[in-house]
Amino acid sequence: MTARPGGRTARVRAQVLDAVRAELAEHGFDALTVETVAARAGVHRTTVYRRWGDVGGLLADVFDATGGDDWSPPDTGSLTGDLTALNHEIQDAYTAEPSVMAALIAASFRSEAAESAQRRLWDDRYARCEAVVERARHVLPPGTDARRLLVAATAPLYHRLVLLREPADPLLPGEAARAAVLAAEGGAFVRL
Amino acid sequence: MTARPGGRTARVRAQVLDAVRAELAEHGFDALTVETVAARAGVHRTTVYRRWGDVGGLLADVFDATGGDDWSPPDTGSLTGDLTALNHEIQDAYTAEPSVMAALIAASFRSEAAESAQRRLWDDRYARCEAVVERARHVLPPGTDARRLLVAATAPLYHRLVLLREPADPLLPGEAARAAVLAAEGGAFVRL
DNA sequence: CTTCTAATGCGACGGTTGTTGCATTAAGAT
DNA sequence: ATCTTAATGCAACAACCGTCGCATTAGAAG
Repeated sequence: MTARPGGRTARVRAQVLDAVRAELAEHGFDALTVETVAARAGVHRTTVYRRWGDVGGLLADVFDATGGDDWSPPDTGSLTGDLTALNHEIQDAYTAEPSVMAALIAASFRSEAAESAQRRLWDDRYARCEAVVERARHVLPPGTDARRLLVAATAPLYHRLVLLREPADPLLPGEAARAAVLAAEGGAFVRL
Repeated sequence: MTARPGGRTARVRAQVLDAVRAELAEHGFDALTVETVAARAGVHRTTVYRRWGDVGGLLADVFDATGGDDWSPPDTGSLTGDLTALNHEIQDAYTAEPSVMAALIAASFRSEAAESAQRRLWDDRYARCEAVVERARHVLPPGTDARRLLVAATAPLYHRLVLLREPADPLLPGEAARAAVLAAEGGAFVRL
């Protein structure tokens, strides 16, 4: 059997995911319902419910389809530079219109599918970013925990954008990066 | 007019807010609906819709009713100690069962009322916490931005608990606090 | 070209959500 | 005690959400 690309299944999926992106762009996450997505995709509600379950499932699939499998962390030549660039990427992804990322996070509080997709994403990203820390090991105290450093560098961005919902601050990416590096150099993330 | 405490209005409010807390404790946030709260409170649905609007409004009111007006940040004698203690408070509030705080955050993605309540709460808390930084000014570079330091110290906790949804880590409060203080001492939060 | 199977379309249904108009009640005011 | 007003109760309603059984169709296999 094995559905082939170009078959009806693949076509329907493309139509539906396009509809999700379009609805998100025009009316935002709050107005995103299975009903409207199905209508826009020219597909029956039931099909969407059967294949994606709920809005969170749709967003998760949009995210998967966007791939990102080829993503790699920035390489600017310095640890602080890399983390700053990474933070700018995060800020851009969140303040983009429409932001699939922001929608996915909002959905993750209602949908099991969205929550696990979000988890997978973050695990993947942090794992890849560990390379940034590895490149800079010679500058850091031995035993420095890469994940802790990465979280310290990026958490202030998420805190501002996702939780406080304040507008993007052009200085914050660099400041948070420098702060994390200073702390790391001081041995704050050494695991015993 | 001015409703008096003990009047019907106040009594209904108390019943409803108690019902919210009880439902939250027994069935969690996902199962929290206007319907079940009203039923438990022995009150008609319509009353709840008219006075609180939605679940987010209920949680916001629970939060307001809990007061917290008398809250003040910890004072342990050292900046790192204060921030560590603050982080432990945050972690406890989030991992408590039931956690009104966690529910309020989840609701803030669906409800206008919950979002603004959450904003007010955080503004208030960070404003009060600035005193912690003021007490330690003599240890910090001149021009250090209190709010930035506080965010750097606490953001890793929120990141782990709220976004990554990983279990509480007993070492994180202290580690995040030390990292933020190290960065501050290095001048990372000096505003030009 | 025919056959077989999984995906989709379709309509109907039960349950939930939130709203509205109107009657009723509680509680303060006179 | 009576009056007045705002809060609440009540029932009906429309809209929406998600599910189900069954018919239909696309597309791969022979």
